[in-house]
Amino acid sequence: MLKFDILKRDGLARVGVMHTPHGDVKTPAFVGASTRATVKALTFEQMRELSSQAVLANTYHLFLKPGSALIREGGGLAEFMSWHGPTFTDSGGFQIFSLPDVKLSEEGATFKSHIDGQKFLMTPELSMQTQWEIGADIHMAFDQLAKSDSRFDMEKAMLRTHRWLTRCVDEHERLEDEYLAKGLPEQYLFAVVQGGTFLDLRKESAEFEAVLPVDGYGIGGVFTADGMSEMLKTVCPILPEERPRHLLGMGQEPIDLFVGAEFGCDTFDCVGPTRMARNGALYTLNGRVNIKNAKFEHDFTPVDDDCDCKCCKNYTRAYLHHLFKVDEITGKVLASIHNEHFVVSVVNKIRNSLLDGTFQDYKKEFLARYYKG
RNA sequence: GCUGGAAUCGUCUAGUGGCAAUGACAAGAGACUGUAAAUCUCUCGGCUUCGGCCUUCGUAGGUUCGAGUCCUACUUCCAGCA
Repeated sequence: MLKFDILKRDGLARVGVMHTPHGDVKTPAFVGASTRATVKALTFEQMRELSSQAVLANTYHLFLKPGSALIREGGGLAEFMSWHGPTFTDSGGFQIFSLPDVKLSEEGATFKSHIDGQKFLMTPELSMQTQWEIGADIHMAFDQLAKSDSRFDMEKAMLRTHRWLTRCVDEHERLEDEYLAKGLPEQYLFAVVQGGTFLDLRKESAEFEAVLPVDGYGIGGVFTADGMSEMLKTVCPILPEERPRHLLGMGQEPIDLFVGAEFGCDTFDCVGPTRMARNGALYTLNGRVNIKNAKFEHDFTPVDDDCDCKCCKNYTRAYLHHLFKVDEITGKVLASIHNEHFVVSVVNKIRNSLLDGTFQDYKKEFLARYYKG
């Protein structure tokens, strides 16, 4: 069982520490997206430098390339990519269900590789086997995404996700015995709560999953902060308190992090910060800025005066503007350092504010300034 | 000097007489949330009551209902010959 110590509570919010074989994660924490075993444009030295504590890779991508066997051969995910810290893997469900030709059956999902068109059948069992072989500390259960936002599709997907979850749990326990017998470290399973925007479905999903022997929960199918607090207020009180909760895919908008943490989420992952960085959109305390805009050509100030990342400490907006205009990769690197540092820091500050009881003040001040436009 | 060839939007470029004119780049702006994303979208002569109107293809004329496209002259550039 994953050890998770809760140090402080404030309503649904908690401050805690997750203990994984690759180290501790102080929560709430922002987990970097390392989909293909890299946080795009960044080295793991840079990730450590900006105080990232954990990263999340994707089973779908790593299953196709380089294959889980190779990662096992390389010592497991954290060692293979020389991160050596705590890691998560997403199950691949989200990716597979966003491919064009997916055929769904009770057995699993048949899909075609986006790389070479090769056909595969991904099942809950195969996802578990692949994730164990990849060797991240925390795995997500293989879930089905709804075809649409309709209640009908949402309920169907949720019920299938629950049936698959019991298979994930069985396979996970079988693999756990097998791996631990070989003297390999523990790996943990998170169930994924579904139900979309329907609170009664969310409740049903949380109740079903709460009694299962899983180590934590991913909260899936959330796409905007709208309605998120109501959803979390429904879900989180049902989930066992001592198990961590990961808000899947949220964190591009800073408000997501505040709402998520306030209503009981412990970790977050999101591709937004690094993707936006590569496309020239940078976070500042005064809101988002597009560094490619002409107005930055002669701006010799840092991206954000109040930021202490390597980018802001050493480079100017005018320089980044230039790098983006001539499409130099260093621009994307510096922007990624900044954005990733920004969201990691916001969550770290949320943690500190919860510890010293100033969360509401911090939230109010931050959001007023960031979203003042 | 002679003989050919060429001049189109910031740049390069398409353009059978019906054309405000092709494509690329550049430029300007926007989007991006469990990453098929260093990607994608929009604008890119001016004005507009969104129906159009006006000004454009080196310059000046001409032919024609109509010319970036044909003719004449000039200007500039390129190539070859002197």
